[in-house]
Amino acid sequence: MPTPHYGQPRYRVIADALRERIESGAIPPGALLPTESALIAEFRVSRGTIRHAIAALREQQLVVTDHGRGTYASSGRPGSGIDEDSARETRQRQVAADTELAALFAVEVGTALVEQQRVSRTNGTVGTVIRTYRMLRAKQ
Amino acid sequence: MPTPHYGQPRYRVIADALRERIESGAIPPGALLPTESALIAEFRVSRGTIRHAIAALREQQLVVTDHGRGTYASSGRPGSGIDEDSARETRQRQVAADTELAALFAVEVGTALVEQQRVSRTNGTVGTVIRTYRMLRAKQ
DNA sequence: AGAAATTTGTCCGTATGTATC
DNA sequence: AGATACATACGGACAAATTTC
Repeated sequence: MPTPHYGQPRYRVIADALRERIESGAIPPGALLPTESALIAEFRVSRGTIRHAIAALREQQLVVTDHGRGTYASSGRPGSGIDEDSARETRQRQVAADTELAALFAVEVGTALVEQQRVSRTNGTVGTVIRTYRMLRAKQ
Repeated sequence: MPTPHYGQPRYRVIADALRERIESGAIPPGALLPTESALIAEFRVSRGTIRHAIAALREQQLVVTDHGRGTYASSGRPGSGIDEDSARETRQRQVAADTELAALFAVEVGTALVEQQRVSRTNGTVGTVIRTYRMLRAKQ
């Protein structure tokens, strides 16, 4: 099979499926995810794609992987039981330029800019929020 | 060639080398990193290893990658004051938390946060504006 | 204690798709 | 349209940590 990644790439589809199992409780916190081999068989993709999907979950700190052991669903927090719906780690949206951004980019106030927001947590608590602003890509 | 990854894996060695260039100012904020092809030639490793290294930097939010364009250095960090022109573009101030920031940091709306703003220019024109928010007391 | 099996980690090479220049 | 550059996906091979026998 060639590699036409129409729509969503497969690793992301797989990552979403696994995230769904974790968030629905099908794979409770602390439990092992299926092994890479099992996921390869289930989704019929190569190992690299499975590892890519798991890496994406790891980036979102939804799982933890131990060499030689396996990948565990992240253990929420012992005792707390309920976890707020955690904000997305990264998000992208369009915002209107405030006066300062407008001055920097040399555009009118209110011009649409792309804002990318990244949240980094340390031990579950938010450490920093980074917002990056760019111009919309205009053809050059 | 087998794959003896004695000591540090190569992708991490490469990631460290690139991080060093960024933090030293050799690759200033906003500048493009060498292309994957160039890095392949320089370090004499496969493309996958280069991409692994860059993915590690991306995880640390030290770089940002644009499809078809390249990978940009995102933000150096203080300590190596080589970029004087970009230093003037850096500003720090206190701001009141908006509703979203307040939710992320789990504080009251209006709580004072530290906002650090960095402006990256490419050929004189503003490329990106990065605003980083932190709690006041938190050390990082 | 030791060997084998299991499981994740690293690395390579190739091919093709998609976005940008 | 062509060249360049990053993205996705496959397959194979060997290394390292853990568990099992």
